[in-house]
Amino acid sequence: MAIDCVEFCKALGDDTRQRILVLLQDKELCVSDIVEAFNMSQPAISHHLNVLHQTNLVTRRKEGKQVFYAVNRENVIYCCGRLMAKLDAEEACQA
Amino acid sequence: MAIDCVEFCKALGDDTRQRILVLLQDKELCVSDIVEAFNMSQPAISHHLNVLHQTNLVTRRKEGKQVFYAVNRENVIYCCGRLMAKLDAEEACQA
DNA sequence: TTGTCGCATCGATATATTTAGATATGTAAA
DNA sequence: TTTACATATCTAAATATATCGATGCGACAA
Repeated sequence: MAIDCVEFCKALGDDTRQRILVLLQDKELCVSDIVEAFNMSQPAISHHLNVLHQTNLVTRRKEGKQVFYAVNRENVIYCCGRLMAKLDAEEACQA
Repeated sequence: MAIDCVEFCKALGDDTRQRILVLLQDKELCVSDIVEAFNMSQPAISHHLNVLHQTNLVTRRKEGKQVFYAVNRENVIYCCGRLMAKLDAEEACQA
């Protein structure tokens, strides 16, 4: 899996996207569920979901008319690890 | 120390800034040293150093005419930890 | 088929970011 | 003082990003 630490941070460098990831931490949600949680238009949410999906931070699953998103936990962990390695910050876990 | 995970990621969401941090990993450097390492104007580098300094990712030390920058390793580690905790990605260290 | 729902995409606008050139500021040397 | 140097700040332009309303498209129901 090709990881770009800059793209990873760019994807996380937005409050809405971080909040979406936190929201998806426990449970898979469809787009309209996520839209409800934000005071923002559906296209705006779709845009952010797209950014998260393109960086592999979320997975997408189609079911009927709905599309369910979930955190791609494995890749989030992997990217965090790569970033820490790049920044030479492995001790972060002990904090 | 007040940390904002979004600001942290924004600061890291730029290739030049990540490269500056990597460059400063081993040694403290003054602005002109950093400018030399990049194909970019001095004001542009100063801008990026300012972003890194405002997010506490680098320290600044004045010596005569020069200003030396160094990684604020402690805070980088702390921010990485906070980000991982927020993303529920503590296992990243084992990777 | 027609209509409706859920979501993505398009087009446009507002805002933010990056960058360079010009200039200001501060420091040290001549 | 005058000069040169190192860096920061200002201004403006180019580019990227976030956002909305409108529209398109696929899936299901009537």
